[in-house]
Amino acid sequence: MSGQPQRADARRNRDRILQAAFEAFAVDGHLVPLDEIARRAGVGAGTVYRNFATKEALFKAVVADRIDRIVDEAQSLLHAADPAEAFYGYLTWVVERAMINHAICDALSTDLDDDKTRKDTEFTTALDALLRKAQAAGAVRQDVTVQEVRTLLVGCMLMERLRPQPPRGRMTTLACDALRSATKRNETKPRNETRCEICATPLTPAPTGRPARYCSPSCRQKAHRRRPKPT
Amino acid sequence: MSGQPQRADARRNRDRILQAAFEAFAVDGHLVPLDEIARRAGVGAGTVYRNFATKEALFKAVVADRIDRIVDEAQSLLHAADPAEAFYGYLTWVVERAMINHAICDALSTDLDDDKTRKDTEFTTALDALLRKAQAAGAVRQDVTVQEVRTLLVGCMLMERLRPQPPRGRMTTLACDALRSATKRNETKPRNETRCEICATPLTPAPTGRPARYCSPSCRQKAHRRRPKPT
Amino acid sequence: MSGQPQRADARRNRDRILQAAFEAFAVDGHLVPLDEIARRAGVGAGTVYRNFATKEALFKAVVADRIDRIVDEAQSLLHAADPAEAFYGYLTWVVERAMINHAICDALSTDLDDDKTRKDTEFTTALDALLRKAQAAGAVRQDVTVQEVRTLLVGCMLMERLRPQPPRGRMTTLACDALRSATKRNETKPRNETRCEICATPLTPAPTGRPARYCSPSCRQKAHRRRPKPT
Amino acid sequence: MSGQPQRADARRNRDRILQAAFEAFAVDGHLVPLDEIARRAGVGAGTVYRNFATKEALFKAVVADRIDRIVDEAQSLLHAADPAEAFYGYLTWVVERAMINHAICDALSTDLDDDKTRKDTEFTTALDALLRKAQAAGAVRQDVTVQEVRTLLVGCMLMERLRPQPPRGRMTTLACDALRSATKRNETKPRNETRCEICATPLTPAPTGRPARYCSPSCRQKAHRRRPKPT
DNA sequence: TATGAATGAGGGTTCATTCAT
DNA sequence: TATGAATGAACCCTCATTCAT
Repeated sequence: MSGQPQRADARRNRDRILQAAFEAFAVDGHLVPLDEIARRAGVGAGTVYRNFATKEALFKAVVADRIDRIVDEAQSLLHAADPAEAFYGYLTWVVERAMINHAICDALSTDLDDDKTRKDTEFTTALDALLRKAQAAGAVRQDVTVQEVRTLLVGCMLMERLRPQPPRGRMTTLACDALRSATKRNETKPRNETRCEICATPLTPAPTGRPARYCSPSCRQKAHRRRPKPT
Repeated sequence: MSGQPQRADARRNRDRILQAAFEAFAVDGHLVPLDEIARRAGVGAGTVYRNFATKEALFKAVVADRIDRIVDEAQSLLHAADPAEAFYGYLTWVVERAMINHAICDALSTDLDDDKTRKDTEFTTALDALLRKAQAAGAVRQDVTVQEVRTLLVGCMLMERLRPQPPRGRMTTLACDALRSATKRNETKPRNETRCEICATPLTPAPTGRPARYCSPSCRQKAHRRRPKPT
Repeated sequence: MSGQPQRADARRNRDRILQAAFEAFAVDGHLVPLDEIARRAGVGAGTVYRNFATKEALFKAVVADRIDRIVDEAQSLLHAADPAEAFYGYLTWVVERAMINHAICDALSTDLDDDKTRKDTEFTTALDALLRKAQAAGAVRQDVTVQEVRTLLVGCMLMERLRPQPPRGRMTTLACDALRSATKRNETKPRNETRCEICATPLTPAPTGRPARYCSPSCRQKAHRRRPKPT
Repeated sequence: MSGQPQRADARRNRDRILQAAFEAFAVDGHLVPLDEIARRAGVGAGTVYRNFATKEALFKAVVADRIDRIVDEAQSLLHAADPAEAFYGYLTWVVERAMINHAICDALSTDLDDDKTRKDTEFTTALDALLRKAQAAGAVRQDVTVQEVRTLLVGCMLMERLRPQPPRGRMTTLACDALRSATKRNETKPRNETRCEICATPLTPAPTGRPARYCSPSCRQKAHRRRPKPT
C-alpha cells in the first residue's frame, strides 16, 4: 500500500492519480471531491483507495512529492557562485512556484505526520545550507534561524496569494529585506504614486485632465464632509 | 432580521450566537457545522437562522464585529505621543489578538462583499493614518503603502500561527524590521545557540555532560554516514 | 376557538387572517408558510394559532368561507326567470371565480371533515335545486345527478387552470355540452384554423407569403423524413 | 448518469427506484420525501442521487416513462378497424390507467422542460392521429382540437379521482358525450334511483320495509324543521 | 485487480407549532 | 391577550468510504 507498486500499470495509475490530485488540490484545495480526482485520473474511486488509504493520505503524498522537487532545487543551488543570489533567488523561486500551485504552500506548512521527520528534515537541511552560506557571505543577518526563514518563506507565499495584483513579488522583496544585513536593503525612493486621500487606494493617473484626488465619488463626498465648514 | 432585536432574550440570544460562532470559527474556521454553533450557544438551529439568513451571513457578521474592535483600537492610538511606538505597537497588538482568535485573520483577508467597502475602508483608513504619522516621524520607510502594510500584517498573523512555539511574536518583529528605516533594525547579536548539525533543530543545552551535537539518534546516524570513509 | 369571538378587535383579527390566508392560498396553494400569512394579516404567528388550531384548520375555514359565498349565489339564482340560463350561467360563474382563486377549487373538492356535512350539504342542495329546475325545463339531460354535475364543475375548474390560453372558458363550454339535451349543443362549424401537420400546434397565419404547414423547422424536417423516398 | 447503467445490479436498482418513485408519487404526489422513496426501493439515498440528479429529475423520469407507454398504446390503436371505438376506447383506457396511477395524470399535465418538446409532441401527435380518424368517421364533432381533447382527458382523470365511487368511468362517459356528434350521445333513460330529499345523496334501496326518504337521521331532522308548522 | 455503484452519516436550511415576554 | 422568538424534526443533497461485480 505504502511502498512503490511493482507492476508497470499499477505504477502508472499511481502517478496519474498523484498528478490529478495535485492539479485538483492546486486549484480548489482540499474541498475537491475524491470522485472528481478519480475522474481526472481516469480511474475508478476504488483504485484511488487501493493506492492511498484515505483522502488525507493522498493529499500528504501529493505534498511529499512536491517537497521532493523543491529540495532538489535547493541542493542544485548549493554550489552556486554567489551565495546571496542563490539564497534570495531560491526564496523567490519557491514563492513563485507556490503562486501557481497552492499545494506547495500547504506542503511546507502542513504537518506530514509519519513522514514528517524525513521530508521535513530534508527540506530544512537543504534550506539551512543555503542560509549558512549566505550568512557567511554577509548577505543575511546572523540572528535568524532556518526555522524562521522557513516560516517567512511560507508567509511570503500566503501574502502573495492575498495580493495577486502587481507588482508581483513585492511582498517577498519586502520580507527579504527583513533578512538582509542592515546596509543592503532594497529600499527605494518613495514612489510618488498618488493615492486616494480617503482610503489610500492607488490612483491610476489619467492621461489628460486634472489629476484625480479620490478613487471614487463616495470618497470625494466623504472628504467634502470632513472639511471644516467656512465660518 | 438585520437590526438589533428588541426583546431582551432575543438580544441575548443573538449575542450568544455571535460569541459562540466567533469561538467556533476561531478554532475550526468555516468548517464547523452550524448545528454545533447552535449547540454551543444553547439555542436551536432555527434561532440561528432567525438572526442570520445563512451560515455565510453569520460568518460575515462575526468578522464585521471583530473589525470594528480593531478599527477602534487604531483610532484610539492616532493621538499617541510616539508615532513609531503607536504604529509598531498596533501591528503587534493586532497580531497578538489574531493569535487567540483566528477569525480576526480571516476578517482582514476575506472579502466582505456588500459591506466590504465600508468595513474595509474603515480599517484601511485607520491603518493609513497610523502609517503616515510613523513615516513622517522617520520610523517607517517611505516606499511602503498602506496596502502593503496591511498584507504584511495578515502575513504576520499567519506566520505566527504556523509557529506557535516561543519566542512569541518573533516573526512579527522580523517583518517589522522590513518596514523600518535601515538604521533602526531590531537586529541582535547572533544567538550562540547550538543547533543540530543535520537538521538545524535548536538544541537545549544539557546542564551537565558533553554538549550534544545532534538532536536525535537518527541525525547522529545520518552524520555518521555522511563522513568520508577513511581510506 | 371555533365559535365567533366576541370582542371587536379579536373579530377583526380573525377576519384579517382569513382574508390574508385566502389570498395566500389562492396564489401559492398550501405551501405558503404560516408566518407569511401572519405577516400579511399584520398579526403575530401566535395570534393565528389563537384563532385556528392548526394550519389545516385555517385552510378549512378559508374554504368554508368561500363555499358560503358560492352557495349564496346559487340561492339567489333560484328564482331567475330562465332556469337554463341560471344553471349554465352559474356553472360558468363559479368556474370563473375559481380561475382567480384556486382555493375555491380546493373548497369544492376537498373533504371538509367535521364541517363537511353541513357545508357540503348546503352547496349540494343549492346546486341540486338549480339542476332540477333546469332539467324540468328540458335544458339538461335527465340522467345526470347533482353529484355528477358537481364533479364536472370541479373538473372544469381544473381543466381551465391547465389551459389558461384563450379562448377562456372553452373547456367549460364543452363540458356543458355534455350536460345539454342532445339537440341543444354549442357545436360550431369546424374552425378552419390550420395546424402543424406533425404536432398539431395551431399555426398563426402569416399576413403575407405562402401559408406555413409546420410549426417549426424540426417538424418540417420530421415531415420530410416521413415522406416516401422516390423510386 | 442519464443513460442506462451497464451493470446488472445498477440497472436493477435504477428500475427499483423508478418503480418505487412511481408508486410513491402515485399515492402522495410530489411531497413524498426522497428518503422514503429510497427506503421503498431498498437503497440508500445516495443511490437515488447517483441515478437522478435531483428529486425533480427523478419525477420527470417517472413521468417520461409513463408517457412512453401511453404513446405506445395510441400508436398500436392507429390501425384499428373502428376509429370511433379506437378513439373513445383509448380515452377510457388512459383514464383507467390514471385511476391506478396518479402520476400519469401529472405526466400529461406537467411541463417536462427540456424534454417537453419531444415527449409532449409524441403524445399529442399520437392522440391527434386517433382524433382525426374518428372525426373523419363522423364519430367526433369537427370543432374540437387535439389540445382540447387532451385537456379533457386530463380533466377526466382528475374527475374520476375525485369520485372514486361507482359507477367507475361515469365522468369519462359524460365528457366523451361532449365530444360526440349530437346524434350519438350516451344519454340514458333517467335512472329512477331515489335520492335523499335534503342532500341528494343516492339512496341504496333496502330490500325490505318502507323506502327511505333521507340518507341519515340528521337529514330527516332537517326536513322536519323545514316543514311548515301546522297552524 | 479495477471499476464504479452503493452506502449513510452529516451538512445547510425551512417551517409548523409552542411559549416566554 | 398579542407578539414574535425559539424549537427541532424533516427535507434535499453531498461525498468519503466500502464492496459487489
